[in-house]
Parts: sequence; C-alpha cells; structure tokens
Amino acid sequence: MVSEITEQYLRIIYNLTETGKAAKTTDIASELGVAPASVTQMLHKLAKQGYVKHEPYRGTVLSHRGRRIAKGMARKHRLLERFLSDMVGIETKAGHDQACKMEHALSTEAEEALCKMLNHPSTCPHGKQIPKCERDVTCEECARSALKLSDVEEGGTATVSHLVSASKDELCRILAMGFVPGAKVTVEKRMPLGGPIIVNLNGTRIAIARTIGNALRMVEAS
Amino acid sequence: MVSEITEQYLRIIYNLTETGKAAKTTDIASELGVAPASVTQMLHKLAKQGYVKHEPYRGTVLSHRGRRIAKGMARKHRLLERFLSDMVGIETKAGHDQACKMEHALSTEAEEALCKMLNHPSTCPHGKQIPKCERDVTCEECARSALKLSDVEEGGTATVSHLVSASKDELCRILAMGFVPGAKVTVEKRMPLGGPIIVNLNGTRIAIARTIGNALRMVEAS
DNA sequence: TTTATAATTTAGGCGCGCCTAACTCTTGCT
DNA sequence: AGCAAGAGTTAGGCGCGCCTAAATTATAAA
Repeated sequence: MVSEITEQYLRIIYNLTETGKAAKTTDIASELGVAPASVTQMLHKLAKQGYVKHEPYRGTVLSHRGRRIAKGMARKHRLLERFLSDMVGIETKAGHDQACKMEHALSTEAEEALCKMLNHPSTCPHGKQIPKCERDVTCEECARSALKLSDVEEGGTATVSHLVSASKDELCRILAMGFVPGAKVTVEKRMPLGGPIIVNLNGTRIAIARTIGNALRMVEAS
Repeated sequence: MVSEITEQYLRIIYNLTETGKAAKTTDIASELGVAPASVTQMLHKLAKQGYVKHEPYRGTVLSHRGRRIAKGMARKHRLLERFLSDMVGIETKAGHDQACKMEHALSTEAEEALCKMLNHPSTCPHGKQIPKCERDVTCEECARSALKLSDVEEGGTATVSHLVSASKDELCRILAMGFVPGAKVTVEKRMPLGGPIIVNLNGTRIAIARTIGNALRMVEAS
C-alpha cells in the first residue's frame, strides 16, 4: 500500500508529464506547496521503490508501475471533480481542492459506484480526459451513452439515459420539463446555427436550447 | 488548524462519550487500531492543547473547544455515511470506512452542499443523530419538506420536493415514472392497510406502492 | 485484605516527509 | 568561451504520531 503523499506525487507527475515532457522538480514543488529540496528527496525514494525514473538535474518520468497508480489517482480525482461540480454544485477551484484530498480516501468500490452514478463521464470539468477504469471488462455502457440529444438527427428517436450539467438547478429544471431517465424523445427539428431543438416528448412538442440538448445523454430507443 | 489525526481522536472520543461516561484509553486505541501507549501520549497532547480533559487511569472527556470540533466531525462523518448509503449505494461497513477518511477532506462548503442535496437528514444509516450545523440560521427548509406523499390526505395536492431512497435504482425508477421534483401530485385514493396509493400526476392516474410514497417528499402545492 | 490480572502510563526509539543552508549543475547571455 | 542566475541537489535537523518494553495503578476474586 502506498502512502497518501506518494499517491499525491504520482498524480502530480502524471499531470505534468501528460504533455510528453519530463516533470521538473520545481513544478512538482510548487504544485505541492513544498520546498524543492523535499521533492528531490521524495523523488529518490520513489525512484528506489520503482515508481519513477529520475535523472538528476534533468527531470522525472513515471515508470510503468508508477503510471498505473498515477492513472488510478487521476481517474479518482477527475471523477470527483465531475461529481462535485455536476451533482453537489461546487465550483471548480474549491472542487479541485476537495478532490485533491478525497481522491486518497476514495475506495475502488466507491469509485466504481460514483462512476456508474455519473454514467461514466469521459472528461473532468476542466476538459481533461478521465482515464478508463482498467478493471472495466466491457465499457459498452460508456459507448452507448455518449450520444447527446443535440447530436440526434432530425426524425431520430432516443431514450434519455442520464443528464449531465454543471448546475444542479439546471438539472432539476430539465427533469421538471419531463426529460427523466427513460423518457423517449423524438427530434422533430434542429434550428440552424446552434439554435433550439424541437422535440416530441410523450406527444408534447417542446423547444429547448441546444445547451439543454447537450445535457441530455441518450441511448438508442429500445 | 487541527491535524487529521487530531480530528480523528476527537470524533472517536465524541462517539465514546455520547453515553455520558468518560472514554477509556483502550477503547480509543482499538477504535483507531493503535497501541494504547500511543493513545495516552496523544491524549496528553490534546489535553495540553485544551481539547480534552484527561484524568490519568480514569478516562477522558472532551472540553468545550474539543466538543465543538468533534461535533463538526461527527456531523460530516454521518452525513457522508448517509450519502454513501443513500446515493452511492455502498453498504454500511464499507461506507463507514470511507466516511472515516473522507470526513477530514470535506470542506465546510461541500458539507453544506451535501446536506442540502440530501435534504437535511437527521440521522445516519446506523440511526445515530446527525448534529445540527451551527451556522444554519434557519432550517425552515427541513421542516417544509418533511411531508411524505404517503402522508398526504385523500384529495390533497402537493408538489414533489425531492426523493429519498436507499436505492439509486429505485430513485431512477421513480423519476422515470414522472415523479420529478416540481411535479404536482394529487392523491385520489389511499388503499387501506398500507396498500397502494392512487395519484393523479399531470392528468394520468398512477397506482404506486406505499413504499414509493414514502420515498417521495412533498411540499404544499403553490 | 491480599494478590493476580487487566488497564494504563512512562521511557526510549523509529520512520516519514518537511525545512533551511550550502553546494553543484545547467542555461542563456554577452 | 566565460560567467552569472536560477534550477536542482546534498546535508543536517525537526516535529509528528507510532511502536515495544517496562513500570505503575486499578479492580475484582480468593
């Protein structure tokens, strides 16, 4: 079992190396709010344990082992950010700080439950990719529920799978319109230039903004 | 700012002293999975900082300062347990462990948002009381939304405020029926002996089990 | 009341991750 | 090429919370 602080280091290095470059000691230090000397020392330890490869004065990259853990932490972190912003309604900065602490507390079980509850989101609120869960044997569920109502063709019919929005209030409003999970929706007209969409929901015609159409995630009507 | 471990100690002492008795060193130790000697030492520190009153060989109680912090931690812990069990669907043992770690990560802001999202529950899944939030100036919201659909009189009309259920799937099912927050519901008939309830939802008559009526929390129709 | 047993505390020590100060390497400018 | 300036590292040290072993105190049975 790795320590919390180890997890922290690994995730930060993961973020810093997403560009492909090696992570710089100073950047890690400033990210952690810690003296560079402390980082160097910690990196030695992580290197000895085989989590990172550290070239003195040059930079640090993750080893295979390290990446596995780091990816898991990044996944938890970004899922939590999604959750905090979409469901709890905490804006991104505070949400990030929360996620930083919570990611270490989140069990695998809870992580999976959360992921399911959020319907396998693919990105965090900052737009970063959420690494896939390695144990997910099949992720057809993700693939199936990626479709936005906004992307359904005119004349197409689909069923509401779930709703995604930055604002809890907006979610409530959309639900209140009748767009509940399971509702069958037919797209009758898509106004041009990102304009509203006219849909048929249980026989009632409703015009909704494209943004709301983005919040509604659909599956093929069964 | 107190350390995580301090918070941990204080919450555990809070729990152990809820009966009115002083907390015993061994109990604290076993709760934390730590040697009794370590607890004694920690208690000295906490006493010096004024969080607890420790009578050697006799037991430990919280000071006023200590209780304030401990109560806050207990509140966060129990809210998290509620959340994990009601919304994420994690059973109580794993949920407890999760809550133990998360309680230290939860900011006041997130705590309030969570509490609101759960609609101010009064107990944790184990039945323990959730200490009130000190900063809650008014809690009319709680009072107003206490009414269950099952308790609405025949002929009465009310609006869905929110839904409470141990099962996420059940929540989804109920939402899918059209019982979304904001929906106006009229109770037309209550079958005797805890039988189903027939309601009118947007002109459609629906018969639902009493249990579902318990999940639906209403406010007076406006 | 004596005494064995359990609970608790004291003493000494450890690992972890952090810090400051001083040193070394790299880099970019002249 | 030569040389700051800044990035990075080594060395020495600290506080925190934990541990074991040994000593002390409480408790309950004989």
